[in-house]
Amino acid sequence: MQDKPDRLEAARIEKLQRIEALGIDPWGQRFDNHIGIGAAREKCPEESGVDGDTVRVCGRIMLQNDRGKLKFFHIQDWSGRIQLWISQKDVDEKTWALIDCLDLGDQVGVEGLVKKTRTGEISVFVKQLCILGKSLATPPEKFHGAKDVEMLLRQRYLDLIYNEGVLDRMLRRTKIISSIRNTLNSRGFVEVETPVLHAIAGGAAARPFITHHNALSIPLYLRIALELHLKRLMVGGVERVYEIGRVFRNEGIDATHNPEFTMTEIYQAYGNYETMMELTEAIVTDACLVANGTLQVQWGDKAIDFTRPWKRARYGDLFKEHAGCDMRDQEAVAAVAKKLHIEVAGRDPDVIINDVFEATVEDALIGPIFVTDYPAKMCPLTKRKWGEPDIAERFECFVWGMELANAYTELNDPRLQEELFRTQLSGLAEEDSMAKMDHEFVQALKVGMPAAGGLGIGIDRLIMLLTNSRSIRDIIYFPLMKPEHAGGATEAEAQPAVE
RNA sequence: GAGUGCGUAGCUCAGUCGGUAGAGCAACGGACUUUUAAUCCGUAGGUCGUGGGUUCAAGUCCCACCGCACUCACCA
Repeated sequence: MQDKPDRLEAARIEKLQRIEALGIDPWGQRFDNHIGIGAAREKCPEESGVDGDTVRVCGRIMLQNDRGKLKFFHIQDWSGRIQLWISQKDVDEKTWALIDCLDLGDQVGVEGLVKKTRTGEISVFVKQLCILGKSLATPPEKFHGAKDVEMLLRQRYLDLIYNEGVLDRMLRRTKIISSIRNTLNSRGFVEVETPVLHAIAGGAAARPFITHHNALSIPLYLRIALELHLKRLMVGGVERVYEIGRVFRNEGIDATHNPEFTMTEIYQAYGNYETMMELTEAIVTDACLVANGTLQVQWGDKAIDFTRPWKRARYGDLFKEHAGCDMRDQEAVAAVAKKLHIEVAGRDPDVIINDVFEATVEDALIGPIFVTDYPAKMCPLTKRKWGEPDIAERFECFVWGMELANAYTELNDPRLQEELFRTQLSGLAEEDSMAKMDHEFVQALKVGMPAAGGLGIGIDRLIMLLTNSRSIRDIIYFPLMKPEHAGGATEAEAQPAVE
């Protein structure tokens, strides 16, 4: 059902009909042999009034300035903006009539000489013009633009059109992701796709989204991690494997969390977590150079230097430095925890250590820094250090308190894996635990997975760091928004009765 | 989930102590062949987020709800 057109839309529909009456398709036809506006600008002679090349360009009308028999338009494509100079004496009668029907926001294609006006503005002196798409919606105010955050997120296309830098930032996102692929592909990794719908949402500690398969009549979960399927592929002999894909976590939304986000997980047979440190440095520095051309970048009012090698520090040493006690000294840790108002009673010592670490250490990590060798009980998918069963061969990489990467020497002992899946730490809710029994995964490990290193990188956070974006919403085209009006799937549809 | 703030024309925003809803841009009609957010003359355009309440009178005060933002909580 269409809404009743408002008065502004009605005016545009009236022009649309006038264009049709001229025998012209207001929605446009193909427009061949055009060049980008950025490229057209480069063809303009330095000196005003000197003819340059004939160019064909197309784009959206952003500004118009009607001087009667002379009209100026500014059009924009994704490479830039250029002024059109349209004199009645330069175009035929039908074109002039068409030009009278143009509105801000319409798409046009033009051909003409590129040269500077008397005032030095690079312009296309139009000889031919055609319409390539009518716009029925009134654009935002020409000077102040569109500012309403809610409108810009719900109608991201307006943000992309009218706010400078938004499209450029999103295109840098694409470049960063292709850089990651290039780095991995050049090292012999293969990209795969694994299921999004999981019978058991494992591989991370997060609450899943629940859905339902009608024909099978079973509940399914949207994946919260890529880990367990990629490791099955390691068992199958896919020695260097990665996936870049969407994962879903049913948690709160804020400047660094969107319910669906992109991550990559990478596994390398016969490597370990130190192999993954080198790989992390390579992926991030390659991407940083592609996005910024330098390894020194701004992060708000702070600076980040990604020059290799990055610092490394053991978890236990950082704990001692910032929390002020040895993490193996349970009484001392409990005392520090109490001071920080962290619950102690009935909770596993490693859970308390983890809370104290997050409260005292993480925000102090400027980075980039690899924090290594975690308390083992928090890491049910990680290999223990040989001869040190309380320490897991894991690192997390931090930059300005933000977790950028997480990697393990992968646990490939099926019997230990099965035991760890069974072990729920006291003080940790089941949904907050990584330990979820997955017999099929344990069966895969029994077949034999090679010793291996595995690495996970939150792509959105990496892009935030590399594009100096303080909000995850700035680098996701369509972040989740609550529907403005009731609609979409009903609760009954979303969670059908399961017998 | 809690607290604070915001929601007025298509857009950007005013709206005083509760007293007839305003401006600029955009639109429509007119003038204009070197404008740069052109300028000038004229016209039209409103469910003040939604629903209640108080009041002679509500954009304004009160209550509930919806959406957004920020802070906090949650977020291996």
